Amino acid sequence: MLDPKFLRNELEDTAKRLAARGYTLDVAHISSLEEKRKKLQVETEELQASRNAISKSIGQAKAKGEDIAPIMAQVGDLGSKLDAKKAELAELLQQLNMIAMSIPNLPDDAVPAGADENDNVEVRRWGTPKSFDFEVKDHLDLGEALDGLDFKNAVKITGSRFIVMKGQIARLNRALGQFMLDMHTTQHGYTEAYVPLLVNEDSLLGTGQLPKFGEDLFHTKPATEEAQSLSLIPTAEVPLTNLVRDTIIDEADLPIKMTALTACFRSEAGSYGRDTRGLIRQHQFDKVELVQIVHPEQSMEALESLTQHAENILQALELPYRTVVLCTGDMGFGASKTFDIEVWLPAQNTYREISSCSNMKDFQARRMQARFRNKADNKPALVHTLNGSGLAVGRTLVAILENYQNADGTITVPTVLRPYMGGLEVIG
RNA sequence: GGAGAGAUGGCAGAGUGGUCGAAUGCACCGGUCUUGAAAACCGGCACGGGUUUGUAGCCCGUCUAGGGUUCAAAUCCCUAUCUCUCCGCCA
Repeated sequence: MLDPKFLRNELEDTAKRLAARGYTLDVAHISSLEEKRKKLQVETEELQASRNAISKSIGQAKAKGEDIAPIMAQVGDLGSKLDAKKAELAELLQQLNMIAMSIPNLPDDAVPAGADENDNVEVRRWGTPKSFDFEVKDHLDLGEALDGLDFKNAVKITGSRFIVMKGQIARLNRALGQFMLDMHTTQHGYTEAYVPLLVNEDSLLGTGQLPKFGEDLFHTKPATEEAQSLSLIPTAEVPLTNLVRDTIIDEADLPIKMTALTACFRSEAGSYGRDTRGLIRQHQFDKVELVQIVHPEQSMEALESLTQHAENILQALELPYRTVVLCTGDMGFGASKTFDIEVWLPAQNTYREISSCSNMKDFQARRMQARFRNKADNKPALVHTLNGSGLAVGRTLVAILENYQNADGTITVPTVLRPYMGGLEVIG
């Protein structure tokens, strides 16, 4: 959520900055609601003030043993007038809040302007794509031939866009998650967390999945009418970031760096034609998530280091990649600046997204009321939050199958993963 | 699943329906003392919002959340959520 002051005092300027990311702010509508709000709120508070004054004088008169009948007469229909104003104001505030919660974050000034992914800017490249002296296969053919990827049974058990993994491929998937977690906890200073995969509505509002993107999630159907519906997490960013919701953190405890390996669930609504084959776009996949809660002055540096942490995994796995900075038009809802890391996939002869690292600044913190006590004035101030994939395990598996394939269809196990595979050097 | 108890400021913890936004302690901030620190002593210290040029003043709201009773609710009533204790069941 943006600072409400932006909508009150800097509406035009805010609209201009949002236009850069392709979002049109309804300035006329908001300013007319704001005007009404201001008037109504003042009126309501004035009524409350006079009611409070009368009630207080009743108390004082009673304490002195005076007759309160004349004061009671003053009360009149104050109560019903007040109730009406209050209801009207509450409805207006609800409307304004809904609008505020649906406005995306402002892009950072350093973010390149652009309309879509074609305007993203490559910032660096690492590694050289290997040249193969045989015809490369894609990860589906490789995985199915090794009896490691079983799409048919996944469809039978659940439906499309789910996977059953077996044997050494299943083990490789597990090894990848373990390896990533170990690297982030032992070398990058993150604390491992085990978190719920089902979260409540407040958490989803906090990180920005709600109110706008409910259709991207899987929701549980509550057993009773009154019970609240829980939703499956689309990323561990949700539970990890919400750890600091409604808390005031000691400044000395910043930065907080958390990581978790979880399954992630996405309904992929509206992407029916895309990446239908293979593991690239699944309803369920494993991901190691990195989250940092930092002092506002440090968030841009933190974004650089968090992105580097994700890149370090690819370097350790010796997978070629490139890093791009997303343009204003391609960024996610809550992000002010995002780096995407794209891994080389030989079968597609292109780089594909494997990690997305974002600085959300105070956008989530304001929704979550996540604050720290500022040493400077001893007052609570909003923290900045960052998150990134470190990495998406399923897509890393794809990258390994394709980049480490041999002419005979076997897969060489990357050196750093061998300890996690019982010393196995080749899957075949 | 059954029975009971509870939820108050950063934390702990008082609070007869009427100057209660809330005692007290800890933590924190400033000061005195000290070569420095500690201790002791003095002072300050909840959060959000409105109005405003204003981090000044004034006003409003907030004692888990949402309803209700009342001129007036932390305090009374209802509902939800969560926590704790006991019983049952269970990986």
